[in-house]
Amino acid sequence: MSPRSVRTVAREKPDIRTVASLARVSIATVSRTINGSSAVSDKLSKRVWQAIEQLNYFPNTHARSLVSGRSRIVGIIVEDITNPFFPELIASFEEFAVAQGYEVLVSTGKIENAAQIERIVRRMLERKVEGVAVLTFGSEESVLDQLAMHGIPMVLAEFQVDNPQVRTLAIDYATGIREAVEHLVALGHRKIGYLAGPHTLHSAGTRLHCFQDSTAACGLKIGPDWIVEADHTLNGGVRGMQQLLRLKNRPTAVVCSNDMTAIGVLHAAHQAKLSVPEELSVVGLDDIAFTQYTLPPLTTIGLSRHALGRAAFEALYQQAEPNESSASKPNYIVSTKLVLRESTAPPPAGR
Amino acid sequence: MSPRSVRTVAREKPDIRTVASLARVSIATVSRTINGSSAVSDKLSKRVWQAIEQLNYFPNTHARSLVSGRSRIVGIIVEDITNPFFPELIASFEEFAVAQGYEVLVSTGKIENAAQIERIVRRMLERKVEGVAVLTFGSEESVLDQLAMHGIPMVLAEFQVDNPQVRTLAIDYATGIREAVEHLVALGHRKIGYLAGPHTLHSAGTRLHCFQDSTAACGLKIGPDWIVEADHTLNGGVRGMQQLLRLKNRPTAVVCSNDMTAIGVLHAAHQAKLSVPEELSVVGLDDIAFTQYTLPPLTTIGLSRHALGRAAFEALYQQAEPNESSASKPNYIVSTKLVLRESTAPPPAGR
DNA sequence: ATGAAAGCGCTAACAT
DNA sequence: ATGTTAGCGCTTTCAT
Repeated sequence: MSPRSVRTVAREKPDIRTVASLARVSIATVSRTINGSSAVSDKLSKRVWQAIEQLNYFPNTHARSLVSGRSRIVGIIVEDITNPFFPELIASFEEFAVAQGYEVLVSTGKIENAAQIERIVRRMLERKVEGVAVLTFGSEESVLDQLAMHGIPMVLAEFQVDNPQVRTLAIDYATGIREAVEHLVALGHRKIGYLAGPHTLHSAGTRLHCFQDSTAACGLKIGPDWIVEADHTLNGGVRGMQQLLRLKNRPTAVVCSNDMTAIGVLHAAHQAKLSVPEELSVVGLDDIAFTQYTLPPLTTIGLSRHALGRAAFEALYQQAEPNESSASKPNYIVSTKLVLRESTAPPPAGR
Repeated sequence: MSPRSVRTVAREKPDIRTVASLARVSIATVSRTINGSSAVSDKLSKRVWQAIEQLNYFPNTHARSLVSGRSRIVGIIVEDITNPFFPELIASFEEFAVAQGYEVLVSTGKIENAAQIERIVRRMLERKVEGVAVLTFGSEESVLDQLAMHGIPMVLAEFQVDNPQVRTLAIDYATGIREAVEHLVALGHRKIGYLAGPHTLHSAGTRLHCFQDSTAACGLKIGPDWIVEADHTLNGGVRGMQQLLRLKNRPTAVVCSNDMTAIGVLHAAHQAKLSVPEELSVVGLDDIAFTQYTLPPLTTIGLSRHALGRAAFEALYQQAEPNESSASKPNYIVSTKLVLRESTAPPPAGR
């Protein structure tokens, strides 16, 4: 009653030997044709591919990984998949990884205590990832340290690390933020507030500095009260705006460290019966899909998740495939640019 | 200059043999202790665990999979990770999978042509997943067929398939939708519209039927014009509402097949200078995070992604681990319930 | 209860 | 250019 006794041989799951015997070659030749590792004559190669087709064969990745030491798996760590910024990023990363025959391991929980860090690192190590994109935009340095200790190549956003195994993805926030500030100034705004991200985030720091540089370059004086730290959440944006609203001399426009914050601002303005953009201009950052549908649609600084995901995978790929030409260590740059929608307008006249 | 000549043996990556010799047992005993497969004496077991700790050893999953035929990987297929419904679902699925020592493969692209289906199935097969959750809420029957052909256990939402390898997750839409309709009726609405999902989606069909049953049960007459098919996107909701707006005798309340559609309705109402909820009541379905922050916050029918993700993994787990008690085939049920927020109110008086 | 040994399906070093 | 063969690190008979 064994399967063999009932089914035809052809229905058994084919293995490299099945292919070899059907193509009348050795298993080594099959392996070589599949991997293109060393020249195989056209004649044999054709026979092998034919046999592969006919049998619907594909290699066992576990066997492959075991012997070659290469898993063809890359990891991506994000902190909160619920934040609409990340799904698009993951989708793009996955798209490019799969296109190159890689599989991706997604880790998405909060990273708070040692046990969680340990679990994430362990997952990556167990499955023998060939590289990890750490796109938390935070400062999970212990994750980095542990992964580095095990010699795993990594790619980070916006955080220079002095380690040849760590690639950095540079995001050119400066351009987009400058465009936003200049846009506001051109509209007539002189008093521009800023709702920052948490100071624990490197990227939030960079964004803030860009804002300060841009306003300074425009000759604007930004009172310290006008810069308040929020936390990149909607509620944080609401609270931050409420704080700004309490000021006697308050800004006529607000730039936010991310879109969620800006949507919170919209919300707070609505509660306070302040109409946007007539009485208050708002600019977000990231250009998440939702900003098109807020009321009013949000003017925001766009950062392409697609480009970022691609750059992240490519940086890893380049380290994993040493034969790929460039032995250099390029600094991948992702650009940003202002996306005009309807949340910005000239400041109220009577001020 | 080999690593061996420089580093101590202890720094080499430990092997099952390393553990065995440190614990002074055979590799078989190490394997047995780790897997709890067969009784190992306390004395040896303790020595083995000690060695494992000391060496920081963990098994090579690829070697394990190769020999055992078990990958401890499960797949999850969703159609659009950009739809905020799915990230939470994935996060929950992942959470439970990782807790049981499983890894998860996420496939997230659009599923449109044969080539894409082929690629998804191939990915799952190559990595030897032990089960796949197909949570597209669509009708990707070819994916199902192909996976079934290869004997992969599956779990689906809302789509009865006559195959013992396919588990179905029942979602009790009826309760939540009935609550929503009754809520609207209690508020005084008699004319209730419905913005359906695409007819190609099984779940959309179920949702629509529940709406029709509920309104009928309340003795309401729903004109055929009041039910329009949208597509579960924001823009679809906008267009659907615009269509309703053109009616001479139009509904005073609209129930939507999902939250995205409902947010589109909010948008269309705003454009038409119709205030919600004073002039129009709106109810969504899903309770995605964003509904708390729309203007006004959306009353919606909540469907727990956490419960759904958990049920999906559990259904798979149960099939993968035959030793786990229940040999039965339970129908996992995920409940729904009305979440009251601010988009519903009594209909305008003067109608 | 424990150990020895035979592979799992493949790649890569070594022959030819 | 092609074939032979030795493992990769583990689980699992089969002995004992």
